[in-house]
Amino acid sequence: MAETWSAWQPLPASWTPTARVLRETLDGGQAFRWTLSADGLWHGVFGQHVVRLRHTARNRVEWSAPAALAKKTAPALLHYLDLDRDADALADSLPWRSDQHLARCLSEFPGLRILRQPFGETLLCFLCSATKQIVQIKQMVALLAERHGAEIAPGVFRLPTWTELAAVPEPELRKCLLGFRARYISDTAKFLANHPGWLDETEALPYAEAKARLCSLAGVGEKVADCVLLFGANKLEAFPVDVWIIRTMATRYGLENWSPAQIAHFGRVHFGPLAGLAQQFLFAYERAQR
DNA sequence: AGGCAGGTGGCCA
DNA sequence: TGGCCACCTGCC
Repeated sequence: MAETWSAWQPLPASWTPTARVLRETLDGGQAFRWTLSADGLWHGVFGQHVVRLRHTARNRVEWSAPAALAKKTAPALLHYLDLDRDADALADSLPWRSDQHLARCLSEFPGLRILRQPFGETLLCFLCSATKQIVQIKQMVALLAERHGAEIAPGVFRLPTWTELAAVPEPELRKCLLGFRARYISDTAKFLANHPGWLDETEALPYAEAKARLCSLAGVGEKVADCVLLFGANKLEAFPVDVWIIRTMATRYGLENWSPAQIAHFGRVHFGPLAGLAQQFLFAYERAQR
């Protein structure tokens, strides 16, 4: 039997991303569970939610969800996309007036947002990310959902919880194309199973303390911790330093041969308390140059 | 076809 | 601190 979807409903008119900015927000490396179908619709899963998004005239965005779930989806989606917040004002507070390159990045991707993903699944996704490209990370995460998560709509699977993952033998995890990352996930799952509440407490901590705790997990170093905090806990001061940012800082800011730690320090000082937001614009721009 | 890929951790000076 | 290397394996 065909699945029933809710009627299309508009997202707030305050967000009018171009198709390109919409793609960069959903599928630019923050999240790994959005796919663009042949008919131009974005299909996404986060937490227990299943959503379709469509880009319409005048850069409006509309959403639809399986009818049975749609009532809960509305507030969850607004939160996920952080649409209660004036992202333009946030971006405007970045030091673009004194940074020509940042100004260009902002103007290239107006409306680009930092998502508010569920903390635990952000951790899971970025544990998969080491030396992998977005397509491959998406593949691993999809397999984890299909094989170890749960079906929440016909043919749509949510990611496994950490409790569920703790029950999966590492060899089974490896079958999800995880490679050496399987051990990271397995060890982290066992630790979290033995420390109930640890993840929630970590999410609630201030940035520096939360980061220190995350870095104590297997497979979580500075970069992964910063991604988890930026995309999964809305800590906008987190400034993940990956190869793209190292490249950007070298070519656009003249920081040739700086270490990741030095770049992270420069980023915090130069971009300020919203350094992570700046990072996302720089990242999008650099990737677009390819 | 074979090297490379959004890192981390361990080991050595 | 700073540098080097193993760790897995599917994809461009």
